[in-house]
Amino acid sequence: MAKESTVDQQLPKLGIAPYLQLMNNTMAKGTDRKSAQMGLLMLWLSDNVLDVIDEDLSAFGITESKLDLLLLLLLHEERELVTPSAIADRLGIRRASVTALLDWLEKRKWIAREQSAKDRRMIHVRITEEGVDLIDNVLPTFWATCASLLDDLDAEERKLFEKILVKLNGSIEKRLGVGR
Amino acid sequence: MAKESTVDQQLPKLGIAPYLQLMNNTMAKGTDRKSAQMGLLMLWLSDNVLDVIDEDLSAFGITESKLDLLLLLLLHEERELVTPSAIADRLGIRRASVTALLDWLEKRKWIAREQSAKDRRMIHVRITEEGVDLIDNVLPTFWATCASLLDDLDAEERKLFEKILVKLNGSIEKRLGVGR
DNA sequence: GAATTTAGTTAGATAATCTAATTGAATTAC
DNA sequence: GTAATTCAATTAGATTATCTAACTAAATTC
Repeated sequence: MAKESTVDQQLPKLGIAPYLQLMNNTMAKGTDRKSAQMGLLMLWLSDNVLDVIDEDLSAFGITESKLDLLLLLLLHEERELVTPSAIADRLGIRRASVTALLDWLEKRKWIAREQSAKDRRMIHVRITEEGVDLIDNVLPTFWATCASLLDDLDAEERKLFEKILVKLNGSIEKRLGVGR
Repeated sequence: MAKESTVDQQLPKLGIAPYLQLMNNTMAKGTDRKSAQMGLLMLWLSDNVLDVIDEDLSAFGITESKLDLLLLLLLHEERELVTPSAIADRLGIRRASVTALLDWLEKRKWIAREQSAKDRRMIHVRITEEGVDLIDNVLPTFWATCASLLDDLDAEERKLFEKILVKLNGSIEKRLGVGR
């Protein structure tokens, strides 16, 4: 039966062991084995975290980066001049990329562009009422999904993890020169 | 001066506080506040981890997903029949997407395709010597970059974090039905 | 007032994914 | 033992998120 031969040729899950084996053969002298191992796990976990969040958001027809931008606009709503340049700067992407994101969000009426009166080269970007409605719709499940990432940790572990998480995120933000 | 007005319109980094504020207003009843907060931090950290790794790998002209595929092939090198279908299954993507990845890797001579003699619909995919060379080149820095993610943690924190990391990755893999 | 700088967009590219259709080979069902 | 079906891989065509380079219009500098 073809179905079974398909199962037959399935690639077995090897687990982390062969990766560690490979690591021992390919690691530079100065690298700490345990740290590299944990870093690899962090990378895998990170991939998986993004997948979980993507999956959650896809039900709302939006992606993480776009939600991110909408939240940015919401949290800077009172600022009178939020420009594509400032957004690009903040998100660490090019202005041209911001133009594309804004085109997409504008088409769905979740943001609006208005030309600045002071300097007519500049554009003020703001979230619309519909955009706020979307966010109000998305966030309850979004927070629940975020929380669910920690479901398997007990109270003690959560407490320990919190400190570590803040530290790790702080140092990586410094390293990349980013931050929200 | 224009330069200064650009600085002027820069969006300030707000930190996590306004996100938590927003969370309080938009969270569903049953969601645990602290967990949601930590989940959000995990998401941010995950984004940053992928950025760090991407940056590291870009020096070698390869991306995480392609390295991932090459490692998969390396670790299954002795298997006589590694097909695009099996790869797709394992990576959780479509066969068509695997075709595209393989085209790219084959063009650079890092993998080779050979038709199966037994079933001529099937293709055996293997990593080439050049592919192994690439990996040997990439891995030393790759491991160092992985390890560097934990640079700021002290010995005690690392020990605690390891247990948590294994647990978190285990549960998220189960949830997504993936794994290596 | 001419040259330069700046903001935003457009054009065109690449990567990583998808779905739907196609091709060729193997299997199944009369 | 052929006809219909299934299966593996690819192709065609689309989307999202990014990039660089070129362009346009406005503001600033000299």
